Amino acid sequence: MMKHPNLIDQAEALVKTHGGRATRTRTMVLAFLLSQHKAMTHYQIEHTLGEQIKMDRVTLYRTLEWLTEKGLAHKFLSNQDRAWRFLVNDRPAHSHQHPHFACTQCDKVVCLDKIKSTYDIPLPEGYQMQGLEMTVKGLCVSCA
Amino acid sequence: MMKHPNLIDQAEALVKTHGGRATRTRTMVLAFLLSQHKAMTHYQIEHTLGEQIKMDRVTLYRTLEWLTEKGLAHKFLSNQDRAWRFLVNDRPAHSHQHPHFACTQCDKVVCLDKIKSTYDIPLPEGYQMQGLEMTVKGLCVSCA
DNA sequence: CGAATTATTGCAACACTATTGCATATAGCT
DNA sequence: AGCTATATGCAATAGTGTTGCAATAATTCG
Repeated sequence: MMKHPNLIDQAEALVKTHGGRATRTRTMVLAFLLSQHKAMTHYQIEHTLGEQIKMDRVTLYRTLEWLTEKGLAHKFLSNQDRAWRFLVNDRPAHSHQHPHFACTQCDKVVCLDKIKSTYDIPLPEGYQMQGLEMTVKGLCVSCA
Repeated sequence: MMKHPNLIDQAEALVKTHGGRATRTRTMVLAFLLSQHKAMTHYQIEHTLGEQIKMDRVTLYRTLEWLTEKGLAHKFLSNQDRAWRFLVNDRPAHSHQHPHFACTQCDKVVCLDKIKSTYDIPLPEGYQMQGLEMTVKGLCVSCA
């Protein structure tokens, strides 16, 4: 979990092409997020990645904020706790309007592909829809 | 906004039929939620209702927790801030599985009716769906 | 009604997550 | 190698919610 040097190179390149300095924390956090296929909280990142490299709490907060600003990751709140969860934006121009899947057993959160079908959402008279947030709850393949 | 004595009577009755003591804070908070047609945060309740009756912060937290436990209200997190929002359960046996609408202009949140149609949600192999959380973003009738 | 019982409250302290200010360090440039 | 803007580290602070416990008050019972 972080032993792929290619991920680190990839992360460093991504940081630079987004106008940032490829510092160790920034590069390693992005590489770590790239290596994960689930949403991670600040706490989780601090305690797993933090075993390998020393990081300041605040720097990690700012790093995650930076990644989000630059569109390299996105964040959201689950209804479980009140901690932001961060997911790397794999696909180019990752849509901010896509559903998430949250495992009720292991709390893993992953992105789902955009849904094609249209929805029959009955809005009150005069309301206008701009977007949709959606989280599917259930069991992931490991917990099913 | 809180001048309907019938709402207070209704709230008091609801509290009692749910096995609780009809204390002033509990009755007034429930009556207040009943008078609102939108989700309210602890902060909002404390500062609006708090102008009329004195309330302890913690008591309000516990009151909201109690209302939620008893099924008189439900709570959720929006992706805006990290504060729980509370909505009274108007309809009997109000489903916990229903969409919300959040106005991007005035931050008002209301419940939407359950959606009838089925969804074409492509889950990864082996994943099992248990439920669905959904928030429609847009403009409410006052802001459109 | 008045005392007994037990649910609620109020206060103080604490916990968790996140943010701000500012001096110091460092990446990238020339 | 030196410059300079960017990024970091530390300390302090903020926002939201929780816990422990003694004091209070809503019901119940005699």
